[in-house]
Amino acid sequence: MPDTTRSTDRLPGTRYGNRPTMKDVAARAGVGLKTVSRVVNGEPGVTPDTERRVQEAIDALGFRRNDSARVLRKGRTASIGLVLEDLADPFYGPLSRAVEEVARAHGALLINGSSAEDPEREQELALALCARRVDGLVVIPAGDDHRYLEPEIRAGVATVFVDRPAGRIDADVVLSDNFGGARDGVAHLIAHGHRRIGFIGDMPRIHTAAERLRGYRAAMEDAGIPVEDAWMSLGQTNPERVRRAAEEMLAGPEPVTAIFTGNNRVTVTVIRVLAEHSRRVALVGFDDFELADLLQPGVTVVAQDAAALGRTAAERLFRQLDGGLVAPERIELPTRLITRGSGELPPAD
Amino acid sequence: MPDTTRSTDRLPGTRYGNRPTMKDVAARAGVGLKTVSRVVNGEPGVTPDTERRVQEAIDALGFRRNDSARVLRKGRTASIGLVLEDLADPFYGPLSRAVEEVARAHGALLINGSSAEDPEREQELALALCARRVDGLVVIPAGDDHRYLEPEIRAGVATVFVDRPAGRIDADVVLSDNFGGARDGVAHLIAHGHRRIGFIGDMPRIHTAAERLRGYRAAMEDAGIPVEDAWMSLGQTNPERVRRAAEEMLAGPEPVTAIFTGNNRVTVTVIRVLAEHSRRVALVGFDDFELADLLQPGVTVVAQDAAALGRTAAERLFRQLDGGLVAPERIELPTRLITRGSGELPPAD
DNA sequence: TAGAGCCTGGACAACGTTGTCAGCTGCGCG
DNA sequence: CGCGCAGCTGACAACGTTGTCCAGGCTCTA
Repeated sequence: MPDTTRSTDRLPGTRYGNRPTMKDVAARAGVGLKTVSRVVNGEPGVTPDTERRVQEAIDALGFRRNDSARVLRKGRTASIGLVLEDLADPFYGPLSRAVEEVARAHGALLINGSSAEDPEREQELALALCARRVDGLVVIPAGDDHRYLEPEIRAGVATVFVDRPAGRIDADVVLSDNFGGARDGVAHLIAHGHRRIGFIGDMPRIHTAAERLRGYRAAMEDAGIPVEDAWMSLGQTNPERVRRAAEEMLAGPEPVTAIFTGNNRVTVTVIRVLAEHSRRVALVGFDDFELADLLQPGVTVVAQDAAALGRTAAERLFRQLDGGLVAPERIELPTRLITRGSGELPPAD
Repeated sequence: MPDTTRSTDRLPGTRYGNRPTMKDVAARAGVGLKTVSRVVNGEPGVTPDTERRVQEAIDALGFRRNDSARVLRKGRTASIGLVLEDLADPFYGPLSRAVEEVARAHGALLINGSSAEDPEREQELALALCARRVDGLVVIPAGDDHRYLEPEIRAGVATVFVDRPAGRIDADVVLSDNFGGARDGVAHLIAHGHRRIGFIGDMPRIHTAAERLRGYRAAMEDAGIPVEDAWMSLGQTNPERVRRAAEEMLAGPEPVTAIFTGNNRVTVTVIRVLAEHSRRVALVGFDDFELADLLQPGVTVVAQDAAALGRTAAERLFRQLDGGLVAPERIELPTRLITRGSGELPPAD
């Protein structure tokens, strides 16, 4: 079999494609195995001269400690797992980054995976991470039954859920105030004179979607406005569906004069639909997004702080690992209404 | 010391906080260690009855295989590392996701980290990943000297660079056609009658920035337009600096009539500046971004395909791992000019 | 100068898994 | 009835590291 690896000088004491071990380093430096370990880990009790010899051998061989073996021995991996829905979604980028920063501050690496909103894949991923013995797990749930994590939690895997609560187990969870945020957003529209307000959101089996819907209903009820079925669209949020839903609400003899959208994907689609209409329709969206201020009009949104969600969750996770926590807790972060124009348009009937 | 772990029934044969091992499972099922291993790995040669007993013990104990030990034994981790600049940057989300999908298709997990454009942090991260014995590494370089990876590559870590070439080592690299894309974008502006065209880009020590600048110069030269220094801004791309640069280009007796921006962060800032000006200035930006079509006017861009970059790199990486590759290669992916209005505005002198 | 104590270094086991190999059982066939 | 074979099963070593513990040599003091 031809050797396809890039050829350089073959290293003494090591077979090709195999890495040098501490044993090799020890042999080359003429010291014992444990002495190498001490140097590599910066432990005390090695004379400068010995240390230098060991260091030279390390450099010469290109030795790098094998963390797998280390983990096996020490029990902790200094890595945490993040299971999220889709890394490509602009909402999760900052969240993931925030988790990473906290992990880094604790000397840990981040392993992450996308569940693609598929409960089975979520489970598969989470358990794969557990098999790798991550110290902790941050999960953005796709499914609604997380009992599969019970043995892991019992075995000491710190676990925090983010964005949506865990299903059927008692665990830490960090959420946005979806209900309050939606209620405020809809109340904002009502305050600007709207009564026929549409709501386009995700399937109510998703916790955040259900909460935002509840906020919409609460605001309407507070204002004494009976909600008509035709004003609500709850389901898949692919562009075609959302587009149809928006167009239906805007058609007919009594069209809605404002729309509240349940997440940023929906918001963007609705903006596209509204851009095609001549009549001015007010809009408030849940989730902020880049360039919302540059559109005409600027888009009023209920913003949640993705980075804060991630940071809070990760910090809580490391507090679990430090042994400082007892009972699982539910932490709710406030949302912020950002007015930019689209939510302040008056009703145009 | 109080036990702060959530309390459930203590498992027989395992200490609290310690996980059951195959040995524990074997003891409980009344079989040998190796038999458990066989069941866990789906190896043949186990009677259905034995398998059932083992499976029951596994479920009862909540056993999960320790992949660290497995890796130690087998040599491969089935995980790859991704070092990028910033996970929160919308350009890297899709790229990362694409790498993840390919990894998933090969049964591997993705570990990633952000270098924050800091060469030292890039190295620290990459080497930490190597210590964990990732099978391969996808690197978006922050630094320009990657000789520190030589021992790793020699030891068999598959390595692919993305978006920017590796520094001082010979390795696979997947790039966008930054030069060609920029040249086409600027030529597009020239074709619409512009001659005084500004260029705002990143520091030329960044490869992509240098290439795009080269594209700008080439297009200008092709058209026989001498470039004036006042038309170019090459440096940090924080909003304040970019804003100042744009405003300087637009002031004076002979202002630029069009601007070519070197990346999407710059583009967005320039859009904000232009929105404050009454005079219509043409704009073409490198990198596409969401909602570019909804602005007034729509923003003409040179789009690169982040997902394709990630996918191509990851596939190349796994081909290395499968042993099918010999010489490092440089792969360049085409860019695409997307016209939306801003790049087709005529000069307004 | 001898003894005590400290400092350095190394031998060895253990972490949890998998590969090797040998033993055991039961069955079929001569 | 005995032998061979196949199919299961388990004992054992090894992967590369770290923790424990002990040995040997040095220094310091009485």
